[in-house]
Amino acid sequence: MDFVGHLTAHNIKPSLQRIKIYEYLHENRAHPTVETIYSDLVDEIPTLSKTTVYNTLKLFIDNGIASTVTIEDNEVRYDAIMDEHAHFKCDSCGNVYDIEMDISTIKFKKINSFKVETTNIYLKGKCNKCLTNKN
Amino acid sequence: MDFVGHLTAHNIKPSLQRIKIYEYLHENRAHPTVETIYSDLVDEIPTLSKTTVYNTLKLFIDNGIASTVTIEDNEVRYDAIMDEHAHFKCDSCGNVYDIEMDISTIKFKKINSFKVETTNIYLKGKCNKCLTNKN
DNA sequence: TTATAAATATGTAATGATTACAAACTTAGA
DNA sequence: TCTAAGTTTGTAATCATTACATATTTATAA
Repeated sequence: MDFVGHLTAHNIKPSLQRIKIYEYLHENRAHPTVETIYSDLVDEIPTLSKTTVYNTLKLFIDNGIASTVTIEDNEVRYDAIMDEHAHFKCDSCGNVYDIEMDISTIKFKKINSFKVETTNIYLKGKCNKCLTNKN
Repeated sequence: MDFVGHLTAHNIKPSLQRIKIYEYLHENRAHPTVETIYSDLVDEIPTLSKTTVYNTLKLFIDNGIASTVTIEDNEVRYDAIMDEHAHFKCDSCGNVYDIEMDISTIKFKKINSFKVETTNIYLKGKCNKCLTNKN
């Protein structure tokens, strides 16, 4: 995938930090937090600042190439996959999985008077790995 | 509704603070934040502490008579309605509305390997009032 | 009723994520 | 090469939440 082209196409000047952060989001689909992104990338970019991570993610969100995933109150996660999908968090191991789904299949009873622009679906429970391991 | 009985039935000793906070949650269905709950109730209970509000809400959640609503990253809201329902936040006026729905109608493509315990649905967009006012 | 222990509530201080802001650095164009 | 604009950085400020110690209330039994 052409990360630089994708940034440019969304009016984002492709600086080293921006390319690396976007690339990281794409290759680490575990929906990382700012802390994770920062600590993993600081090895590669020693001058990296946490403020830059915050600024860059905000820029991505404003320009529509990333979004936040807030399953729990206390942790904000980030996602570069912009296709419609749900998220599942295992409350045993803490991993967050993508769940493919067709949001148009959801039927609401009285949604007429609202103009829905975004739909977020968060599921919680136990993932297969934890169900099998029974730890 | 018998608030005291409901608290007792869920192993919560009905102190004044607990009764008032639970009552408040039931009567203010705009999904208030800790800040709102505290500042509205402190008139009635002048000695009320914000810590008590936090502690009490945590107790309610642990005992299954309330839940958190986290539509945005930066604000945690609380809800005493435990029936299955979705939430809609108007990004114009900021109000949060309950949306009745039957969660069992949702069809996921590959949910087999997960054991889903909780489903949260958050919608964002414009509410009817804001669409009409065109402010 | 009174003494005692357990449960609740309170206030202050600590924590930790996020944001504000100013300075340093980099890039692109004249 | 100079300048201006854009980008990155580090520090300090903010703000919600939690930890914790103290005070208060409640329940129980002598």
